[in-house]
Amino acid sequence: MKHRRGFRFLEPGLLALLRERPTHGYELIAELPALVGTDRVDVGNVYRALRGMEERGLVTSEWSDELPGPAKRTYEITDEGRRALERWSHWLREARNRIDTLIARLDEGR
Amino acid sequence: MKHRRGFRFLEPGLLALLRERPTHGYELIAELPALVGTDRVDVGNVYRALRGMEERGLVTSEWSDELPGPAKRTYEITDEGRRALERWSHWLREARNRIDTLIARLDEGR
DNA sequence: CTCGATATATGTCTAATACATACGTTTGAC
DNA sequence: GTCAAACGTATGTATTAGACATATATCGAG
Repeated sequence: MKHRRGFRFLEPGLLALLRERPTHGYELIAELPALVGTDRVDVGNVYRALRGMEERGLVTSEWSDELPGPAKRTYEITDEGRRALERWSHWLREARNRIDTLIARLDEGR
Repeated sequence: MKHRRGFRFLEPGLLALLRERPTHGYELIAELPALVGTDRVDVGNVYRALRGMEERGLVTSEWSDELPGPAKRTYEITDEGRRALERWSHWLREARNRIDTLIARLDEGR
C-alpha cells in the first residue's frame, strides 16, 4: 500500500492555523504535523495549496521583507476562508461519523 | 467543490461486507451506502475495485449461474483479505484520531 | 568560505474516484 | 409476445490530492 494517502487534511489544517494568526509557509509546514498527526507534510504541496487557496480568495498574501532570514510570503485568512473552514469543519464531522459507522461494523463481526 | 471525494471507504467497506458473507457486486452496491453513510456508490468503481482486489489476492470470485437472474460473479474474502481488513481497521482508527485532533483545534478557536 | 537551516517553488507520477455510457439477461405487466 | 424496468457487469475518461524529486536563493554560524 504505497499511496496510503490521508483524507483531505491539508487545506483545513492550513486554514485552521491561519485562522489563529497570519504566518508564512515554512511556519505552517512546521506546525502542520502536530495538528494533523502525521510525521511530515509535503513541502511542495503546501505552497501549491496556499497559492491555490489564494486564487480562490480564501487567503491573501504579501512578501514580508522586514522579517529576518530569506524573503517570506505571509498569508492571512479572509472571510471567505473562514467560511470555507466552516464547511471543512462540517465535512470533517461527517467524515468522522462515517468512519465510526464502518469501525462499529468491523468490531461487530468478531 | 465538485470533486469532494471521501477518504478510502470503498475497499474497506467491500471487505467488511464480504467478511460477513460471500456475495456479488450488485448486492454490495446496494449495501455499501448504508455502511459508509453515502447516498450512492459508483457502480463502475465497485466492479473495478473488486477485480483489483482479486488481482491482489484479497478476494476470489466465480460465476454463479445457478442463482436466478442474470449471471452473477460471487466474491469471497480470502485470508489475505482478512489481514488487509485488519490493516484497514487500524488505518481507520488512526484517521479518526487525526480528524478528532483537527476538530478539537477548530472548536478551540471560537 | 562553506555548510546547514530557512524559505519558496516547479515537475511528474499514481491512486482514488466522479461521471458517463454500454450491453446482455431476466422478469413482470399488458 | 413484446416491451419496459430491474438486474448485473463492465469500460472509458477526467479530475484531483497527495507522493516523491528536485531546483533555487538567502542567511547565520563557525
